[in-house]
Amino acid sequence: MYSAKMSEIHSGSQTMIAQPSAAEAGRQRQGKLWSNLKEVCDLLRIQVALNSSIANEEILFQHVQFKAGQRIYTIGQPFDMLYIVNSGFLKTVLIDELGNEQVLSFPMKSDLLGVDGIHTKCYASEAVALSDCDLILLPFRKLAALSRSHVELEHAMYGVMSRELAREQSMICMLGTLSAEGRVARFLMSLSDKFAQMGYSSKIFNLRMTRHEIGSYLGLTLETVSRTLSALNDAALIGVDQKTIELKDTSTLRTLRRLPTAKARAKAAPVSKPKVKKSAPKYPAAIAV
Amino acid sequence: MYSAKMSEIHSGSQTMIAQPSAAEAGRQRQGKLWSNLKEVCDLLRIQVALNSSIANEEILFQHVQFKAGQRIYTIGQPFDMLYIVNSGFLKTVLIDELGNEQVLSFPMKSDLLGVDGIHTKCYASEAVALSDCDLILLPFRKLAALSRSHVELEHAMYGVMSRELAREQSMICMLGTLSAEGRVARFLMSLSDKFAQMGYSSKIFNLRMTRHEIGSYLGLTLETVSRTLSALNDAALIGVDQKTIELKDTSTLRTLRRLPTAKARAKAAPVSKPKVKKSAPKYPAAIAV
DNA sequence: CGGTCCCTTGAGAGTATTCAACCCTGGTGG
DNA sequence: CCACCAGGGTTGAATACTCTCAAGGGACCG
Repeated sequence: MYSAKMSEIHSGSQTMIAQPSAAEAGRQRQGKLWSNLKEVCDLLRIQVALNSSIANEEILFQHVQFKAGQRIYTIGQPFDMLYIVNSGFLKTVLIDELGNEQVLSFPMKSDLLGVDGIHTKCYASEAVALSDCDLILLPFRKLAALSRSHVELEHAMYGVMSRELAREQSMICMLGTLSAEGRVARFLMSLSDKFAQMGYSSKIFNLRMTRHEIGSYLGLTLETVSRTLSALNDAALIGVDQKTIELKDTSTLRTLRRLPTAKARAKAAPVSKPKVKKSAPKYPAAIAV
Repeated sequence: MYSAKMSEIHSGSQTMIAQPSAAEAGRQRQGKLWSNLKEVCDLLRIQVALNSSIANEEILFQHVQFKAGQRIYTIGQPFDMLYIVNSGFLKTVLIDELGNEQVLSFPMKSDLLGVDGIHTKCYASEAVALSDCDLILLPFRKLAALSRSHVELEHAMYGVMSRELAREQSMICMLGTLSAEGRVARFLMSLSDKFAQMGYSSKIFNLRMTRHEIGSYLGLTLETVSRTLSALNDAALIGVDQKTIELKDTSTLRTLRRLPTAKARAKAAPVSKPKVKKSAPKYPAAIAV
């Protein structure tokens, strides 16, 4: 576990300044960076018109760095800050009554953290860095105030929260209806999409989280995740080597419901080499839709 | 199915008026009612200070009635409206690639509908009335505009969305970690809490949805739901008679993880009457925490 | 009063979990 | 430099759970 490393929790302090000249001088000073509102909007993929008042907004937002294993915030901690991921990989977890954790998401670049704290004024989940991270601090009250003078920002705030809501809905749908294979396949495809969006390879990438964390996220045990990855590997849909994943048949993965059982495979290919073939047949290699 | 009844979809038209005198006269006219902003806030359980500008806001929101089986909105339909449930029972569902529906929630009095449509400008789910309903129409753009002049309202909007987000998180946690018995028990308790909040009995109530819908909501089949209700009944934790549920041991239900198997029960009580006893023993009647 | 839903219950099959053994890798300290 | 250890990962066997398929009962409605 991260117990030894997880002691440091970020505490507020000064996070925003209104004097751009002083701030500009402070860029990069002692490892800190500052972003203006336009940069924040770009990161959140909010369309900002060229002549928008947002482009001229001078307020700056502070960056903060976290090392792998550090907690960004904790359940029950007073809420006052949202975070945008500028770089790095994290997880958010819910701790239920008896200590066991449920992973809720794996935020990465351009994701927003902390939204669940707004209504109770305390964070409802916990965020932990899986790798070294660079986050931008968004003091919520200031942001809400800004959104009053920048209508686009107001709409963007609602949009980002609504998007997160829709994401959780599809998560619920997945947990409610899909088998282990379907869940793992979709998980890999969602990672692939995210990496593509960030400009990385969508075909080969590294998992930043453990099998245990994936299992928690998908409602499976770590053994089942491991077995399922092996099965997808045997079906030639992916290549697996520890944390490295290569996607070989994304169209099948995207709609996979379940793999045929060993019995069904044996029946469909009665006498053939027991090893996987170069080009996997569409049927009965996988059952989609 | 509701296919015969589900043809009518509400279409926008006029929903808000700014002349209270005319509106007042229109109350109850042709079955329609109007609510002012204060009433809407009360319904959403938003604290409004007595001297707040909200109390004096004259804008009125229209009510609309739906009959059991009617759809309020559909997936993909252009979004422009949020709805608050004033009375009645509904379900929201997601239809996945191949037609099978996943129930996402069972909204009832004071719940907000349609939030998932904000970011794509189209509804991401579908809402269906399970009983006759009275809903209040909240045109989103007008509401957002209002929230610029009433800071409390702005905060409430964020709060309501954040609350919904937290609800979905705990839903994900439940689907990811709990057994069928745990899921059904929590489902019943959440209904109980909701009924208590609405001023109805929290001990005895009617299920407004079918076993199939409950199963879809909880990620179970209808047979499993039925069997689980029977098992909770046999364990004397609840009483079941078709749609009528009586909660008999809420403290156990609230933290239930799983019921002992028939085998374990037989071992713990080797020779005793096979029927349930009046006061169920705490152990081995249920395993909590 | 026949049909359609909805609900219950049983039997059997299929999936995921549990428990356990073992391997691999990276880091640490002798 | 190497031995050792802990955490992460893989795999097997047995078990437990949930689903599927099937049959039958009851309520509501035209």
